[in-house]
Amino acid sequence: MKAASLPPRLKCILLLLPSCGQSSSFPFKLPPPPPPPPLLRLLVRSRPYSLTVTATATPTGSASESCNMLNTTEYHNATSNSSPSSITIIDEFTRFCYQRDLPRAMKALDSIQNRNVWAVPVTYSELLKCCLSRGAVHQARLVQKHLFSRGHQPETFLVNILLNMYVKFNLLDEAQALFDQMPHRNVVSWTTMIAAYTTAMLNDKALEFLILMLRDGIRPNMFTYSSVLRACQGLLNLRQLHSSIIKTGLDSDVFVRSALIDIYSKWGEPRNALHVFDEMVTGDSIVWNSIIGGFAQNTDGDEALNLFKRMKQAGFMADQATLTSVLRACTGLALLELGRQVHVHVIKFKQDLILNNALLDMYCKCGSLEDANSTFTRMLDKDVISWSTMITGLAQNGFSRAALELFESMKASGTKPSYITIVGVLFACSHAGLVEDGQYYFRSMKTCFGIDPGREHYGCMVDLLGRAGKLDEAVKLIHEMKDEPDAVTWRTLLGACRVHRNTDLAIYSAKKILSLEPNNAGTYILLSNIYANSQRWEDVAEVRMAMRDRGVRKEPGCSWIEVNKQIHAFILGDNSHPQIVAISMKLKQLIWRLKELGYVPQTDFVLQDLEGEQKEDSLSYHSEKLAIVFGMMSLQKEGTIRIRKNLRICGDCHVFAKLVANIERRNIVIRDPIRYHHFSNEGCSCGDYW
DNA sequence: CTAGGGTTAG
Repeated sequence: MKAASLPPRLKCILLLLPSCGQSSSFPFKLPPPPPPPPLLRLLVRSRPYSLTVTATATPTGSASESCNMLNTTEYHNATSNSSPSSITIIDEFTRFCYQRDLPRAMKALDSIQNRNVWAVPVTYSELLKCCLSRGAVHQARLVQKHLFSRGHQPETFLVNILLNMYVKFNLLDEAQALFDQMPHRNVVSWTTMIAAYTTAMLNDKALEFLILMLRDGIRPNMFTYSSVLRACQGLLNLRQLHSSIIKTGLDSDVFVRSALIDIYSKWGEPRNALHVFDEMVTGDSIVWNSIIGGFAQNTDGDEALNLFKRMKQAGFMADQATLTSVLRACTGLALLELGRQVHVHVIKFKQDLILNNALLDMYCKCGSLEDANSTFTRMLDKDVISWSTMITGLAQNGFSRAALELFESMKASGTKPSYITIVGVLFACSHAGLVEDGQYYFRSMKTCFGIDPGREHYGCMVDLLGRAGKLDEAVKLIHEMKDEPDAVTWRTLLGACRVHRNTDLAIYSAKKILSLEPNNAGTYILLSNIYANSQRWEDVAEVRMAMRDRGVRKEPGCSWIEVNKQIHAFILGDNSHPQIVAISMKLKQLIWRLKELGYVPQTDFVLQDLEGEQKEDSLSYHSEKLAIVFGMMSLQKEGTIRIRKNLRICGDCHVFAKLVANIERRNIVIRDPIRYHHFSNEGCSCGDYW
C-alpha cells in the first residue's frame, strides 16, 4: 500500500456513544498531530493500536468523564472476555477503510453496528470513497443505514459524499430522497444536486434547485455556477446568470469562465464567449480549448485557427482536445494540408479515440479517402462514431458500394449502428440509386436496430425515390413523416423535381421552403430560375420583388483553394487576387479549347438579367472556375485540385470541371455545402445528380 | 464533500 493513501492524521480514536443519552458530539478535543513524513507514516501504520490507546486514554475536559469511564469499562470487559475490544474493532475498521479493503471493512462495520459504537467521521468518508471507486452501491447503502442508525445524525459532509455517490451511480431518486431527509444542507449538498440534474439534462430541475437554494439562504459558489450554467435554457437565462456571477465576483474562477465560454458558444454566440475569454487575466489550457472548440463548433474555423495560433504564442501546449477542435476547423474549411500537419501531432497522442475520429472525419470531408481509409484501418479502437464517419464519408464521396460493404463489416464487428449510421447507409443507397437496398434498410431499421426513422432518414428516402423519378412516392413519404417536414426535406424534393423537370411540384416545394426559411436567398433564386425555364417572366419578376421587399441578399459565390499553406479565395465579382489577370486569361483560353471540343456554356445558370455574350461572360467568372484554373497554374501537375465553395455548384461549372478533369488528366474535387464532386476522366462521383 | 475542454447526419 502506498504511503500517500494513509490518512493525513491517523486518528484512531474510539468513539463510544454514551448510552446515558448524551449528545453524540465527541467531547475530546485532540490537537491535530502534524502530518508525519512518509517514512514515519509507514511506521505509524504498522503500530496503530498503541496510538489508539494513548489517544483515548488522555481525555480532556470534565464532560468527558462519563464517556471515558464507559470507554475504559468497555475496554476492560472486552479484554477480560479475550474477545476483541471495541477499540480493537474500531481500529481494525479504520485500518481496513484506509487500506481500501472493502470486504473486511464491511465486516468490521457490522461489528461496530452491533456494539453500538462509532468511528470518527473521516473514516466513513474513506469507506464511502472506496465504495464509490468500486461501484459498491449495496455496501454504500449499508454504510448509510449505519450512519443514520439509532437516531444518529451524520455530519453533513458525510451525507454529501453519499449524495454524490448515488448521483455517480445514476440513482437520482435515491439521492433526492437522501437530500430531502437532510436536516442541514450546505452549498455542497445543493451543488451536488444541481450538478446531478444538469448532467441528467434535467435543466428545469437544476435551475429550480438554484432558486430553492437561494431561498434557503445558501449562497452559490463557483462550483454551483459552473454546474448550473450548463443547464441554462437560453440566452436570457444565461445573461441573468452571467450578471449575478459578475456581482459575486466569481467570474474570475477559471471553471466558471470556461463554463460561460462553452454556454455562450452553445447558444450560438461565440463573440460573447470571446469577450468573456479576452477579459480573463490568467487562464489555463482548458479555457483555451473551450474557446477554440466554441468557434470550431460554430463553423467559424478561421477564428478557431486564429485562437489556436494565439494559444501557442501564449505558451500553452495543445492537447488532444485542442487538436480535435483544430481538426474540426480544418474539416469545416476543407484545409487538407493543414489537417495533414495536425496529423503529425496527433500521432504523439497514442490512440485517442475522439481525436482519431476527428482526424478520420477531416480526411473524409477534405475528400482524401485514401488517408481516411488508412486512418480508419490503423485505429485500434473503433466506436459507432468511427464506423459512421467512415460509412458516411465513403457515401458522400461517391463510394456507395464500399459504404454498404463497410456497414456489413460494422455489423459483423458487433458495433451497434446508431441513428446517424443509418442516415449514412441510406445516403449511400440514394447516392448510388440503390432503390431496393434503401427501401430494405429503411423498412428494417426499426426491427433490426430498434431505431425509429427520423427526419433525416425520410430525407434520404425522398432523395432516393426522387432520383429514381418516383416523385409521387416521395411526396407520399413526406406526408407519412411523424415530424413536420423541414426545409431540408423540401429542398431534397425540389432537387428531384429539377432533375425530372416537374415544374409544378418544384414550385410547390420551393414555396414550402420559403415559408420555412424566408431569408434563404438560394431558394428565391432557384424558384426564379424554375419560372424562367418555363418562360413565366411575370412570376420571375414577382420573386425578385419579394426578395427585394424582404431585403434578402444573395451571398456571392466564393471558392477556396489551398496552395502552399495559403488559402486563396475567389469571390464572384472580386478582382483582388494578385494573379487575377493571368488567371482570367488562362480561363479564357481554356474555355476556347473546351468549346472546340464541343463545350456549350449553359446559360440557364446565370441569374442576372443578361443577354448573349454578356451572359456567358458572367458565367465564366464563377468562382470555382477561377479556382480550378488557379489550381492548374500553381499546383504540381499530377496533384488533385481541391476546392471548397459556399454555394451549390451550378450545372455549367459541373460540366466545365468534368471536361477539364478529362482533358487535363487530373482529379478535381469540389466540395459544395452538401455534396462532394470527384471529377476524373471517368466523370463525376455524384453521377451528375445533385 | 461539489465544477471546466474534444468526434459522426442535415
